[in-house]
This record gives sequence, C-alpha cells and structure tokens, in this order.
Amino acid sequence: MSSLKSKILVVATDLFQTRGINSTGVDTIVAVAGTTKMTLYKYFTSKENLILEVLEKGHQDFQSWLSEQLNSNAKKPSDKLQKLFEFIEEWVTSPNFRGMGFIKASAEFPNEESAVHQLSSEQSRQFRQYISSLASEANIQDADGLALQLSLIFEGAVQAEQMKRGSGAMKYAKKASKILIDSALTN
Amino acid sequence: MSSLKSKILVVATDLFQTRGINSTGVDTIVAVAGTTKMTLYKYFTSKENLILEVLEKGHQDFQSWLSEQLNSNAKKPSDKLQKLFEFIEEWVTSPNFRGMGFIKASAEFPNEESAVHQLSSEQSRQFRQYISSLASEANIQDADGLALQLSLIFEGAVQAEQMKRGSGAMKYAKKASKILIDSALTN
DNA sequence: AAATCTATATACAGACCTGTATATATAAGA
DNA sequence: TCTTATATATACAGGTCTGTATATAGATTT
Repeated sequence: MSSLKSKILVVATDLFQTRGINSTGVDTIVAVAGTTKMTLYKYFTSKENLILEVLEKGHQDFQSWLSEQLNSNAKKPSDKLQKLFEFIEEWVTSPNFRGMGFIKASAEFPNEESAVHQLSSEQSRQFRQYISSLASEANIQDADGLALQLSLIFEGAVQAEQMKRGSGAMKYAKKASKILIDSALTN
Repeated sequence: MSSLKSKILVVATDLFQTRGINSTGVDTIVAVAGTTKMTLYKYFTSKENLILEVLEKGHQDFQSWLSEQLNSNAKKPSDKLQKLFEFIEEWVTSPNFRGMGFIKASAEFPNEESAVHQLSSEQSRQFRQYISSLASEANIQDADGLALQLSLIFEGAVQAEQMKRGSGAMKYAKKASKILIDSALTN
C-alpha cells in the first residue's frame, strides 16, 4: 500500500473519532495529511469509500490483535473468556487507541440502507459472534446471551472511555464481566 | 406551549432518532410537521436551540416517568433498584419510544466545546447519579461503581434496541442487571 | 535528454444547508 | 370594518461540502 494512502487512512481514522465522521470534510483530512484532494480521490473513489476502508482496517487490526493475544496467553477456553476484558482494556488504554470505529459509525449512520451502517452493524455482529464462540468452547449454556451482555458492556465502556479518558469505565466493565462470566459458568 | 411548537418538537425528536441529527435539515422537519421555516425560527432561535430543547424534553419526560413509577411501585430502596430495569424495559419497548436522545447526541457531537455535547453528557451523568442514589439507599458499598456498570448496560441495550427492534438486548440487559445488583448486595 | 508517472496547486460546478427578507393570507378582536 | 397577530409562501444570500477539471512541478525510467 502506498505510503500516502496509508497516511490518509491514519489521519481519517483519527479525525473521524475526535470530530465525528460527518463533521470532518475531505479538505480537512488532506490538509492534516499534508496532501491534496486529487491524491485522496486517486486512492479512494469517494468519501464513503474512505469511511468503509477506515472501518475495515480498524476492525481487522483489533480482531487480529485480540485473537492473537488470547491464543498465545490463554490455553483453556474458560481462560480466554476470563482474560478477554484484560486485553480489551490493554487495547483501549494504549496510546495508539483511536476508538472502535463501528460504534460511532452506527450512531452517525442510522439509515439501514447506508453501506456504512451495514458494515458497522456487521462488524458489531462479528465481534459478538467471536465472544459467543469463546463462551461455547467454555461450555456455557446460553453462549449467545452472555456474548450479548459482554458486548453491551464493552461497547458502553469504550464509548465512555472515548468521551472521557481515564473515566474508570473500563475498570468497572472488567469487574462486571467477571461477575457475569462466573454466573454463567456456574449455571 | 403553542401546538405548533410542540408538533415541531415531536417531529424533530422522531427524525433525529431515525435519520440522525446532522443529517436532518430544518427543511425536512418543517415539511413533515406541516409548517414553514419562518414558524420554526419563531419558536427556536437556531437549529442548535431546537436540538437542545429536544434533548431537554426527552430527558425530563423519561426521568419524571421513571421516578414516578419507582416511587409508586416499590417501597424498599432495594426494590427500586431491582425494578429499575423492569420499568426501563417498559419504557423502551413502548410504541411511543423514540430513543434516548443523549446517547445519540453525544456520538454525533464529540466536540467538548459544543453545547449539545455538554448537555448530553450532563444528562448521562445525571442518570448515573440517580442510579447511584438508589444504590446508596439500598446500602450498597460502591454505589457509584454499580451505577456505572448499570448505566453501561442500559446505554448499550437502548442503542441495540434502537438499531434493531426486538433484538432481545433488553431481555439480557435485565438479566445482567439482576446478577450485578445481587452481587453488589451480598458484598 | 525525452518521456512518463506521481503528486501538487488551484479553481470551480453543483448540491445542500442555515437563517433571513419580503409579500401574502387568515383569523380574531375592537 | 379596521387592525393586529399568526402562519404561509417563496426566494435568496452566504456558507460548506463533495467531486472534478486544468495546469504545473518533480522524479524516475528509457
């Protein structure tokens, strides 16, 4: 991938999270990235296409990092579930953290026919599915139910952490996840 | 309050939730409300002012309904806490439900200097504070912690329920809240 | 050195948005 | 009937946004 294209993606990811997607114009993006609109439209067919690529990249980076960490640091399936929020906290509190794109995108694009909305809700579904598979492997009865509960807490905590860094939301989310997982394991 | 002003508020509340705030122009609002821009700008000094009044009204309606229900249907403080999500579910699944304004508004207005952002995060704080006071009365040690956990679940479930009606999010949110409250009561 | 590829600079068309100005209609009260 | 208050109809100024057109500069290849 061209270095300029990569730079545009990084800058757009940042601006979308800090100023909102709809409120960030392409002029602002190219100015911050130190390039011009002609170059942006060479690598991306439209602003919507740029948004979609930003979402794709963010989601892939997070998912592959997370499953990598869980696979190499936890062996038993129930350990993976227990350590899930430990690693999520590590990700969210890292200086490189730029927010979870799909959470904000689904709020800014509520129209179900929008491609952005469709991708972001698909990513949310995929993440829930991943948690559910961890729960299944740990022999939890209602795996989908626990996955939904954990994803509610996760999305809420990420949003809170984004709005106010160091809000403590992640700490209490971690505690809540422990309680819910324990309760699901003993039932 | 003038009937036209009230009509504009209702229509704007609806459109903001279904299409997004920034994506909804005042022209659309007045067309759906069956009036004109001149009338809208008579009752509201600006679009931002309209957004703020929509948020105020939505929050007041919810908070007064909720505390009314809790005060008349639960006597012991711990009962109020236990029944909190029962009533929230009733509110969210009612046909009149138009979403919780402050959840979406904080996502669409991430700039901390924005008056809309400030109001919506203040409302979020107030709601959390209300839950915390219920927890305190029920003699829960870390009342603020539990309030944060419950509000994370609440905001996540409302957002999920908005995105997909009948998603079952509310049902599992209710279960999660029971588990977390029980855990907090016995510690 | 000539040709080609990539990025820049700049301008602008077309669409949309907020907020206002102007002129008109409608209905109620004096 | 005359006046006053309220709502409508319509047009538009000024701004922002996306996406494109045109011309130019720099660098690499042949």
